[in-house]
Amino acid sequence: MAASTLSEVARLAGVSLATASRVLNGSSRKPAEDIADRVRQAADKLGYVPNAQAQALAKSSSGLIGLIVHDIADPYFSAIARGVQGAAREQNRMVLLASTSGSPAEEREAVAAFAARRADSIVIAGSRSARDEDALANAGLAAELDRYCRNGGHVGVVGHPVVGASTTEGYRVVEVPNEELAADLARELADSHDAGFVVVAGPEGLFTSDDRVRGFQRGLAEAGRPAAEVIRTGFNRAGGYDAGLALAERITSAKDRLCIFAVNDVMAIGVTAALRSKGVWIPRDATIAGFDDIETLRDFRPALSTVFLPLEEIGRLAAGATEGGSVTGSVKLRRSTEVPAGDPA
Amino acid sequence: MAASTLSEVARLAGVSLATASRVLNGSSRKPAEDIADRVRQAADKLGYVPNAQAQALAKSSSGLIGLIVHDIADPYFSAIARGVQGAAREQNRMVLLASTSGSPAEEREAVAAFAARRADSIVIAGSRSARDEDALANAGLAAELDRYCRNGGHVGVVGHPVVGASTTEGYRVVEVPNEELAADLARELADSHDAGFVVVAGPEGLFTSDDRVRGFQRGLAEAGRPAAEVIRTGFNRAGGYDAGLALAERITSAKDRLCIFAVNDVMAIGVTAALRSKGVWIPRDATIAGFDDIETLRDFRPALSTVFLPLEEIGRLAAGATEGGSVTGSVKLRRSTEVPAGDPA
DNA sequence: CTGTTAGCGCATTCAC
DNA sequence: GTGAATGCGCTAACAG
Repeated sequence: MAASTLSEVARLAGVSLATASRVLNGSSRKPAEDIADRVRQAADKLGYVPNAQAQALAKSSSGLIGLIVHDIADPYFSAIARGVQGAAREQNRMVLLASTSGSPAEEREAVAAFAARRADSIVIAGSRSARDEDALANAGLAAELDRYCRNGGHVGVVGHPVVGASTTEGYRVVEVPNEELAADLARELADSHDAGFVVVAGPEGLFTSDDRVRGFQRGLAEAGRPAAEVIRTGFNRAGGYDAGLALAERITSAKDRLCIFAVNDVMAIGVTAALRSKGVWIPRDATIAGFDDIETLRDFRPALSTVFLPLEEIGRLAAGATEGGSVTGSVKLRRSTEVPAGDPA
Repeated sequence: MAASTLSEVARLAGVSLATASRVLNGSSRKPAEDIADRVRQAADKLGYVPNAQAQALAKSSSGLIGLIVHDIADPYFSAIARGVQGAAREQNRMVLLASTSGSPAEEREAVAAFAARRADSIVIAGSRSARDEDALANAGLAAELDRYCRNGGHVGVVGHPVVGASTTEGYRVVEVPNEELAADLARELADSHDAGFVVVAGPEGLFTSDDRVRGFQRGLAEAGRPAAEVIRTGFNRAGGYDAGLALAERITSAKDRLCIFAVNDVMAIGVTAALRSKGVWIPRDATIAGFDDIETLRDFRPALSTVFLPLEEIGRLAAGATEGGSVTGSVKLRRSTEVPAGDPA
């Protein structure tokens, strides 16, 4: 990566390095217009591209913002990524991407890598987990983040404070009211459903999943309904599919009418696909709701009831677009939870 | 972003800077084990994180790979991004992300920014355009890329060579057989359809779109069919929706049976949604096929006929995961193009 | 095997 | 207003 340097430009323009620097990169001191032109022309002629690394080193600020997601191809994360990217652009920064599959150990590595690159801030989009097996890695992650903050870094977390963080200094948490919204959803569903409820959740310990489950149960309780059974599975489409297969059997054999709450849209789609493969139709034989209101999934039929979350905005906030810290969502009841008329729902 | 430096570590460990460098960052020369331990302990105690900027400056290789997409939230791009990210991880690099909305001017800026950061390579995922209005910006983009390559950079392009590149040095093009695959699709559809064909395409000049249109027409011709009418619209869901509204009218009034080819899946979904809103059902009243085989859309019903493209692999290749340069796809006929039995298709 | 030295490309005090 | 000098944090030739 050899390119022409500032001193080459300076020499060609017949000025000093300092002067060239002043005209090419904004400085408070303003060189004369004629000399400035000479420098600009020289730069142009040499195809000068300032070395951001060197600049960063000299003024110790990299203009980088690190983003950590579980999987960039997951529409939930890519929507957040869009928001982060937008905020970065406004701040004249670039975003550094890391996908970690949700493993705290890999997240820790990513944080270290971002810190090494002296990222101005780091956004952690993925849900953290409190599983025992992750305890050690989580501690490592927290330590790495704390150190990063202590060195002046800013971190934006979506959803939950980082487990084990020893300080709040430098942290910005974008609170997502998962629990409240899930409770809202439960209450609204309770209004129209006499059926039993089942929750298809992610692995225990995943905060996002746990919050939504807790909220849903609370909502049911507030509506005077018994708690829903909870099925634990993978926090993705495949997990939903597996759960769907299990549920299909129950629905067809026991002819129970069930209202299913999958803790995210992608899982809900998986459940639906599995049910359909077994001849169980939504909303004829069972109803289902998801969470997130993923844009790409809105044309799905039957239209999926869900909870809208302003994902892009969440990304913007986590990236520090504005100081505000919390967002809100709203229940979207659609076709997938419409109990057929005249049915003993 | 103040953090402890190598020299602080060296001092605390009572060794020289060079020695500290050798033990902490891989070097061919190996210091003694006891001294190495001292250094590592000192580093650990100080929470030393190497400054990647400084390292990059010193050995002029940044370990960065730049990725340019139109919109990271578009599943097509996020799938490619996953591949790039994977390749980057294997190469021990990090990916820098830029979204440009497809504007060549913004792409040029992104390339400049990547060049400034001395990215080891740049991947351009978005389709380039040959519209007259973009000519100037395209020239600028080509110039920027050429310069980048001349300075030793590598660029990976998916689909098409960059318009106006003056050299092939440093370029790696991942050829996507859009035209051939679209022709395959057309031939297969011609087998089962007596109906007329309509193509819902992106704006003229967009290479990806144009190739698919051309291929489709060629396939029809080879099957002895008249050329399809082409509707130009936005290369996204909204564009598809608009086209769908127009088509709905024609389908319901003229009761023509139509087989629609939308040049990508997202557009196909838009078309389908519009048709549905007007009471036109797929595949009962019309049939439709897309392109890309987007993963998130596979559970869509009626299942969308499309052309599978190994997007993640494309990303890997463009990022230089391996030297191979071309990929292949395959036609996936599914429910959306199944002509109802006994119907005069 | 270890320490010294000289840059990498640039921003920024200082003198002039 | 402009130029010379210093340092950002680190790697890589060199000496020792």
